[in-house]
This record gives sequence, structure tokens and C-alpha cells, in this order.
Amino acid sequence: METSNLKKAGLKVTLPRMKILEILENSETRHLTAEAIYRELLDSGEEIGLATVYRVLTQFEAAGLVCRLHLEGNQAVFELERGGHHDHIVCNQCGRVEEFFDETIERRQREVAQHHGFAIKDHALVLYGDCTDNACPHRPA
Amino acid sequence: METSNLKKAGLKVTLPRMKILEILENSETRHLTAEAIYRELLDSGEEIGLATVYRVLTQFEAAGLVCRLHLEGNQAVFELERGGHHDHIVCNQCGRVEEFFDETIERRQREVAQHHGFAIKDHALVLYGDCTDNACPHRPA
DNA sequence: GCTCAGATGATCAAGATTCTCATTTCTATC
DNA sequence: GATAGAAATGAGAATCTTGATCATCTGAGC
Repeated sequence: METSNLKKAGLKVTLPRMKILEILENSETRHLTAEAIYRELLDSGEEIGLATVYRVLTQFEAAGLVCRLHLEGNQAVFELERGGHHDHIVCNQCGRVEEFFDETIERRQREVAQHHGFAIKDHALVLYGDCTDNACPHRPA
Repeated sequence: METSNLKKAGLKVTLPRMKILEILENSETRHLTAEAIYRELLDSGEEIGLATVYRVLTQFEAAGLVCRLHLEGNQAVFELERGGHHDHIVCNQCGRVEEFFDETIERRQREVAQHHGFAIKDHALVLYGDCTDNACPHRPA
């Protein structure tokens, strides 16, 4: 199970790390702030400090276990790295986050970067809009 | 000159606002943090507070005179709005910022959003890479 | 020049994240 | 298992960016 991921990343297997990994794995939304993870830990009776949550998430990011996203707002959100790269669409109204991957966009990005003399290493793409999902509490009537 | 922009935006023409606009217009880099603008003001002998810089930049943004960008790092950067929308490429090594616009990417974004049931309103796209510009102090030898 | 709404500056405050350091917990070893 | 050493943790302080407060000042119209 997931302890192997920790070991592979050169991280000692500790209770806080396992609990945080567990929360990331079982979360509905898949995109959690450090604060949200901290609250879930408290709710489940764990005595884990907020500083540890930030520390562990930063280590997980360095180890490639999670991605850190900067959506609008001042808090970063973290998501478990589950294979492929993808970008995000965020609903301005309800905050729901969806993932997508588009090969055309990826390719054009590489081409554009090359044109400008850049060796592209990474990119951040977030679309913002109003979702028309029935679940969105703010959808137009 | 630029005082007309201020008036058009419903903002009183004051010394701090004119000085800040001037710095944005004359800057080499075109992408400045609030802190950087503040330092330039101090260097040129103006007694303008940091709070005013933030306040004025926020007003300029609301008036459409400047754009606020969240690149990597925790400080927002501001750039003068000079007509068209564009996205950015940032050099991981020297921090240089270049602008680009690609209609293919823009179009695919709208299509992808539509597929997911979103009415797209805005987007943030930043490419990160290593620039091969001769001016980049970190370019490979 | 005078008045007053609006703007400014100094300071304080808030929110997110990191740092410090004493204490605790893993892991390897006996 | 017990133990030692290294690494991890927790609590709170610290930092950094940005926004809020409020008394004072300034610009636009008369």
C-alpha cells in the first residue's frame, strides 16, 4: 500500500504522513487546501499540527506524490498525483474544479515556447467560468 | 497624456497616481511588483507609502489600466494594459517574462470549456522554461 | 482663495506559510 | 525486545504580502 510510496520517496513512514496521504486518497473533491486537510485531521481525532501539514505537503510535492496548484484566492490547493498531467477549469460561482487534458493545447504551448527561444519545463493553465452543472448552486435558473 | 486615462476611470488626478503610472510606462521589464514600484518611488525621492501603491494598483486594475498577474512566487506583478490580451512565458533561471498570444490555444480553451459545460470567462496561462537568450545570465554555455 | 469629497500615509491587522527549537517517534542495531 | 541516533513533530513565533483604519492632507470646482 501507500507506505511504499513514502519509502520510495526517501521519507520515513510516520503517522502524520500516512494520515495525510489517506485523506488525499479518500477525499471527494480531490483538491484540498492545507487548512482543509488540517481540519479533517482534527475531526478524525488526530493531534497533528498545521505546520506539519504544510511541511509534509511540501515534501510530498518535492517527491512527486502531490501537485500544488495556485488557483484564484490566496490559498494553494493540493491534489494527489495520479499519473497523467492535466489542467483545470474552475467555476467562478461554486468553486468546483474539473480536470482536462488537451493535446492540441499542449502541442501549441511547446511550439510557442520554442518560437520564443524557451525550453519549456512546465506550465500553469487554469480556465475560469460559470459551470452549468445541475449541482452548481449558482447556475442560472 | 495619461491624466486623461485617470479621469476617464473616475479617479482624481493626484501626484501618487501619476508617478505610479509613469513608472509603469517607463519600466524596462513591463512587469513590476508593488514593492518594486514602491522602491522606485523612494529612489526618485517621492514620499509615497506602500499602502498607497497597493491601493492605487488595485484601483488601476479595477479601471482596466493594469493587469495583475500571479506568477510563481508569492508576489503579484502588475503590467500596464496596452491593448490586447496575452499570456506569458517566464524563464526559470533569470525571471525574464515574455508575452505571447496564440489563437489556436485561445480557441481550444473555449472548446474545452464548452465540452465541460462551462461558460469560460477568463483564463490564466503561464509557461515556465529556460530561456536561451544571450542576455540570460544562466543560459547553458 | 475656500470648501469638501476624496486621497494619502502611518500604522495596525489578517491570512497563508515557514521557521525555531525542545520534545517525540522511527529505524537500525544489539 | 531494549536502545541510540537521526529524523520528524508540535506549538508558537516570525515573516511576508496585502488589505483596513483613521486622522490629516490635497485637488477640483466655485
